[in-house]
Amino acid sequence: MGIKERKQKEKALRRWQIQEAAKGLFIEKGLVGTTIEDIANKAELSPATIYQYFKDKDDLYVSLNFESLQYLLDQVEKIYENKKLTLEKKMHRFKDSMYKAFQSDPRLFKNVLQFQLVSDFKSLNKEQLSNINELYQKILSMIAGIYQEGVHQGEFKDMHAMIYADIVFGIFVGLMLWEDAKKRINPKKDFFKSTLDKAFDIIMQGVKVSSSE
Amino acid sequence: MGIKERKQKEKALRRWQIQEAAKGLFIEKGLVGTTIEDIANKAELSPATIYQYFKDKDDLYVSLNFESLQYLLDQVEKIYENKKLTLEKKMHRFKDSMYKAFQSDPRLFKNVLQFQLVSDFKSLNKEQLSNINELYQKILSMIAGIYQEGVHQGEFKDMHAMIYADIVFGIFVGLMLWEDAKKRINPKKDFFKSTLDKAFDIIMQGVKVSSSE
Amino acid sequence: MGIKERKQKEKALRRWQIQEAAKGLFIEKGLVGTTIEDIANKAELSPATIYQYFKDKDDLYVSLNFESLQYLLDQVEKIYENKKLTLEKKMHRFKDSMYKAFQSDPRLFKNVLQFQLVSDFKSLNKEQLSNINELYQKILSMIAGIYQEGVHQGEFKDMHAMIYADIVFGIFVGLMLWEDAKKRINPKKDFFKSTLDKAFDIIMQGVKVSSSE
Amino acid sequence: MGIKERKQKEKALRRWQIQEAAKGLFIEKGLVGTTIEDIANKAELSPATIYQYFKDKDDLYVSLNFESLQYLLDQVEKIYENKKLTLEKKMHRFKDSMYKAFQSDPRLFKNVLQFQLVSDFKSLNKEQLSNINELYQKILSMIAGIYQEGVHQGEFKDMHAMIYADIVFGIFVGLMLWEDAKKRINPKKDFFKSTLDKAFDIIMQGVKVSSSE
DNA sequence: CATGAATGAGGATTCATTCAT
DNA sequence: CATGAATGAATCCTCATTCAT
Repeated sequence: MGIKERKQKEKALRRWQIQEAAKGLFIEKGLVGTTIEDIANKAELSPATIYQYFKDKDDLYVSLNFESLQYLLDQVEKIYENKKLTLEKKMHRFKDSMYKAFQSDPRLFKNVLQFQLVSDFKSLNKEQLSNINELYQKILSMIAGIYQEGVHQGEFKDMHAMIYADIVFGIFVGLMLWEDAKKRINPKKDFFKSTLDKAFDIIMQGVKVSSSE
Repeated sequence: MGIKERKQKEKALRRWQIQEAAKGLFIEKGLVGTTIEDIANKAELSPATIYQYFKDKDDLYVSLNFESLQYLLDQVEKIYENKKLTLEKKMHRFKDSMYKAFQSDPRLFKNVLQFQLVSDFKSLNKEQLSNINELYQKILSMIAGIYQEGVHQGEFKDMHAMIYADIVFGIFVGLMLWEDAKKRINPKKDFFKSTLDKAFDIIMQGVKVSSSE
Repeated sequence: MGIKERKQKEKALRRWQIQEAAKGLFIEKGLVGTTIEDIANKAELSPATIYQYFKDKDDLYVSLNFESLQYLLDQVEKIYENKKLTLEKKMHRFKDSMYKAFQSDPRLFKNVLQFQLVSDFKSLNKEQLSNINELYQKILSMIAGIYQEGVHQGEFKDMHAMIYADIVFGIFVGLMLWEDAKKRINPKKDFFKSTLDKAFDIIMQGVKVSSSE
Repeated sequence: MGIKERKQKEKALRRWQIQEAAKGLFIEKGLVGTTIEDIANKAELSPATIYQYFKDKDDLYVSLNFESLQYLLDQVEKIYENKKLTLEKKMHRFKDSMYKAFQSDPRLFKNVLQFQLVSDFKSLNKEQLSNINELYQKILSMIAGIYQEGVHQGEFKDMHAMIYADIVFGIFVGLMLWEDAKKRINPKKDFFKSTLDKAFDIIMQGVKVSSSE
């Protein structure tokens, strides 16, 4: 079935090609600001073709989110299950993964914050929404899991792990978006990562059981 | 001129009436998702009337941002200049002001993050944009000022105050938006404020010079 | 009745003030391109006030035409009835009157040519239209009358006088508008009058019974 | 590629179909008085379709002017270069071409006179405007050229040829528009052409070097 | 009488989406 | 499968006009 396979691959390729084009445009101009024609132009296809790969614009949009998030989840899972890492190291890695994911698709976190996911869609596919939420839950659970373990081991202060996860997630997302926003105004680059790292240190300090205690 | 005055007031009232209607809709459905007709309906006016008070939709949108931000700035200024408060107390108050501002207009912080400010506008009034950015700068400066003083007094760890300000601002914004996002999915209320407070404690812990040191 | 009189005068003044403002704008931007607000601004009145002097925009527009045309007719009448002038002299004077009328209101001749009179009006007042047409008829009749007389006296070649009137009128109007159009492109001034005079000479040459014959 | 060609032709046809519909309406109701919907209805297309062939209403409008004018220019060029014709014959032919052009599109000459070209457009494409002016210049130059030659050959009286061209052009346009205007009021047809011819004779008489001289 | 304010009635565009080829 | 072409459905915005004060 060489031919069938190739066809399959070509089809997947096209799909990906569209997603890549769309991703950049959505980041730059938002869901509503990006037209199907824009995407088609960038992907060097005709608008009509896009509809062979995605039900409609929303579908395309969500697919991006979903796949980015899936990728992030995969990373976080690896970190979570890595037995060789200390808990603090894991948190470090987690932070870096978030950062990478953000770099590759800032839209991801904007959508996390539901700016568009809930409101801008004509008819958001309930199922897809719940799929996405599930992914978030998993990520949060893993952060919580790491923290919980830290508490057990006396490394981290006692606190409801789920709250900690929320805090960490919210903080990271906020910092990333805020730095991104500043970058747009004043596009000197990458004073960013250090800010995130600094913030991470502060949090770790605030969370770790101090050795003297 | 009692009559003139009353007219003035009525006009201001109408303006405010439109802004109130618009605020809710913008929060709920975003800039592009909200039509002038929606706003007019909610304000119980005709669409044409809105154009007597605001040049166009963008103008109305920005006016909201501007006025909310101005209000926040006023609050922060009062805190900043209050001689009776300890530095930590000031940070506390600042956090609470942010929270209140957020409650009255969550859109404010979404826009802070430039999601729409930059990309969704047809023709963003350069001047207004720079006015808004100026307000942010002022707020950040004041946070930095508080921190700086804390460093001088040996209360806070030494760190570039402006970085601290960024971290604090980004963290708060991120937490608020993230809690807000969760609330939409699962609308149990107000586990929120405690998360923010918790996070604040962690940061303070991470930032204060520990008494033992 | 001094008061009543003054009131009357003031009212006439206001009316004229509006017409003056409107004339300039109509010339510059056309009927549809000129807004009532434009006119009100220029006349330093409020839009609503204009409706106290004119039924609607069309009415104001037509009033201008009518009054300009009336003025032209008065001039032409004087020429026509002046016993002291030779026929050629009369034609000369007629040409000059047309030119003056054009200078004071180019719109007049554009409207003569029905560009807007017929088509752009929402609901052209039949009566007013016929009034205006009557004025044109009178002007044409007088031109024809002059020519007729010239034929009788053996000065002008024999030709249906009404056709001659049409020709003369059309020619003058055409020349004036064409020169005006060129002026807009290349606003060197007033090479115009000489062109009109030249053309007039040519026509006279073509029309006079040559002395040798 | 027979198919490609047919597509091409169909597309050109549609374009032409829109132009035809628009032409009639513009003539009848003017640029501003004609709505895209009017045009669409008459062309039996949807408004949106029109925007696939023309950038906007102005673009459509100008395209008509341009193409009519181009056609007229072609005719005039042929006359100008025809070696077999006497100069007077050439002027005759020129007059007839103008007449034909006018019959097929009276709007053409209204626009010549810049009534709308300058004032009614939202944002007139500078380039297109200058293209159109260039066409006029060419036509005028050719009339001037014919006259000049006539002067050289002693057939026409000495006069600045460019002034003559202006006069002739202005006269023709004026006559045509004036007759057209009268036709609208009193729609007996075609006393027109004879008026134009008569006028032409007068001018020729006024311009030719009389044999007796 | 003058006017500030409100609005109904339109009109130009845009764009996601469908469909025949 | 890819696409050129067509379009329905929106939406912003303008402006003549009215009316209460």
